Amino acid sequence: MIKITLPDGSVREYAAGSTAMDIAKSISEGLARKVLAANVNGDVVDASQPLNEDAALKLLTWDDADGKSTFWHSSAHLMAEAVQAVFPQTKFWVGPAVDKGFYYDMDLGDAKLSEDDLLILEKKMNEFAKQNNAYVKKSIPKDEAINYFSEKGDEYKLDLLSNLKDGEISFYTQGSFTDLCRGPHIPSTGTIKAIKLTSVAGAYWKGDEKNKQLTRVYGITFPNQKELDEYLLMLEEAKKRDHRKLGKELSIFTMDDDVGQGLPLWLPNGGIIIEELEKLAKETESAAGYKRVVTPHIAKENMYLTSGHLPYYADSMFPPMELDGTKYYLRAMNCPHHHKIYDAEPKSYKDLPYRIAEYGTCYRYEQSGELFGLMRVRCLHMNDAHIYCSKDQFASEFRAVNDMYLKYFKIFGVDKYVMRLSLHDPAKLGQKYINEPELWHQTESMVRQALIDSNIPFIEVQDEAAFYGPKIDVQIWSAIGREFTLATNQVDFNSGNKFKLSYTNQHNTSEVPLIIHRAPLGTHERFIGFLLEHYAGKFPTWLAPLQAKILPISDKFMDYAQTILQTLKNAGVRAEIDDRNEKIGKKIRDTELLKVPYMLVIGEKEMNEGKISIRRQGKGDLGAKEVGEFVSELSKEINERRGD
RNA sequence: GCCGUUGUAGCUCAGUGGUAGAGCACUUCCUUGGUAAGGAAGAGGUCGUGAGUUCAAUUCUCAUCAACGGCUCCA
Repeated sequence: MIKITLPDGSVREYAAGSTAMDIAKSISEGLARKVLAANVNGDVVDASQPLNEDAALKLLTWDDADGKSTFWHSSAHLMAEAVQAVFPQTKFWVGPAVDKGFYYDMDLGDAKLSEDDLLILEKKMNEFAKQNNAYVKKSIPKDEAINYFSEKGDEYKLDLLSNLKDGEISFYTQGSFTDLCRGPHIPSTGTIKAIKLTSVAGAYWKGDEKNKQLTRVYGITFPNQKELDEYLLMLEEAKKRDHRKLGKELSIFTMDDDVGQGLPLWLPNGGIIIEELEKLAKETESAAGYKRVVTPHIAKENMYLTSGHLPYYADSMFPPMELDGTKYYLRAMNCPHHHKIYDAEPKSYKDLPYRIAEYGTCYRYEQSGELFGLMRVRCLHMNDAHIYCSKDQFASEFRAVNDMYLKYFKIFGVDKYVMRLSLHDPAKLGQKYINEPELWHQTESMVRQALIDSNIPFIEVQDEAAFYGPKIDVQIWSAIGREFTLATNQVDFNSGNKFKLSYTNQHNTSEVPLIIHRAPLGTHERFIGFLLEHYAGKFPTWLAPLQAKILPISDKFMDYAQTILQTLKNAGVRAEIDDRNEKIGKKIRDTELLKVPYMLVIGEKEMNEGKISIRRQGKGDLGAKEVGEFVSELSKEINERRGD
């Protein structure tokens, strides 16, 4: 007998060789029907795998993340079975579960897959799912597996096999499809009740753009139709919050073919948001001891050779303009210009920390396929600043920067974020990273310690650093689940030397400052794109392009509307009158759809009493108020940058 | 840059081998209406761009540009 410990802590005895499925059945038939896989001592395994020793067991169902991913991985096999049936010559690479669903990468030979084929494949999958075929595992010696795939002429699976050791190779078969697979899988195909193949895409073999491109089909499956319907509805809802759609509806920005790809034009409404953000940044940075500078958008080639950007990043920069034998580049970053400002006048330790800030305009030649709305563009405005400090000052400066991030997150109600400490990869020293192993080690420890000291939760990732030093990337998720690096905080132990920057210390000797690059509000482009999705277009009043709209019941009240407008304008409120010849219901509807925070309805009653009727966007009628009282409350809400 | 999809009025979208439609928006008129769409009339398009096939192309073919879904990339 073996002892099985269940998640509630209870211990039950079973015959050696019992499977997780046996144990589920002993608890209840209903549970057994829901079991997709099992977690045994922390490993996810087939529910049909015999247990021969005492173990901690968790039965995995659709409600568990591991249960879902097993379900989706098995669905990928089901899809492969369908592809094999329709395109028999197909060679398969890998088919993992992803965050929402699964994909399979395949080489279809000369065949092309269109979106119409997805419907055919879905139909086949449904057919095979109904057969309720079991996923059967078979372990195989390595040479036998090699023979099998050599005969099939399947170079992809042979490549996978080359990285596997004898004894860890298994095949899974369901219906007529057999695949090299580590597993685990769900018991049988019958639990896959609702299937949607979402898209067909190209994907480089092994993720390397030098390799052949395989065909990738994405899909998602559910154990019932209702959840699929809900998922599809959720996708529809997400589309409504897409910053590209909202940006158009709310007249925030536009793109124009004659201007160029990835070059957004900010419309007046976008201009207002930009001004408000810059006002916030300037106030915050001024209070934190930053000084503002202004620098040109171009510079000579030589500066980027000094900085080291050119050899590393020439591909991401616009090609140079050549004048009188000198090459000028549009800048892709502001750092070198700022270093030159530091260097313009001699510095003493008394001048440090030297903090200079600028909303710097940069141009990056992102590949056309990488462009994405406001999130990836070719012209960007960065909330940039550089801090030049001594080693002793580093920790407190770095912490102050992180505190600034947190302050901003509070204002914008960002509660889901991860600070990602991005480290170098020692294997790529001299190629992707400056070859200074000792300095990497030192600065990485300094940054890690600064994070620990300020109690900020963070994760560490290898091979994500900037070429000149480690960095902290702030990952955030928009309301519709998109993840991006919003902001960055980087240490630079390299540029100081490259630009021969120095200061005179207390002992009258020269030292090279450390440099912190930081951009808490990222770029206007990405940040406003994020805010559009975050607020679903319903900006807090302080950021809203139009803060209040005066809606007269009829044009008999236009004079009164004008006096209200003047009062609001005098108080610095962005307000307009809806003077169209429309009924109040229509005016309200249109203003609601434009997501204007306040609608001020005025008619005979209001005019006689010197009041306004207030309607808050999304919240309906709030009743009437004295004009003065409303304006002072509104001003307060705006000045405090209140969230809601 | 690569694979796939798409491109018709300001917006959302129908449609056709015989040079085009709807709703909303816009303009004018009627209406002066109390918290999410009052009525009428009008104006607006080289059917992304270029070439080919055809008596005839917005429609078919090719090229090109752009957008979208991915891959790669993201200082």
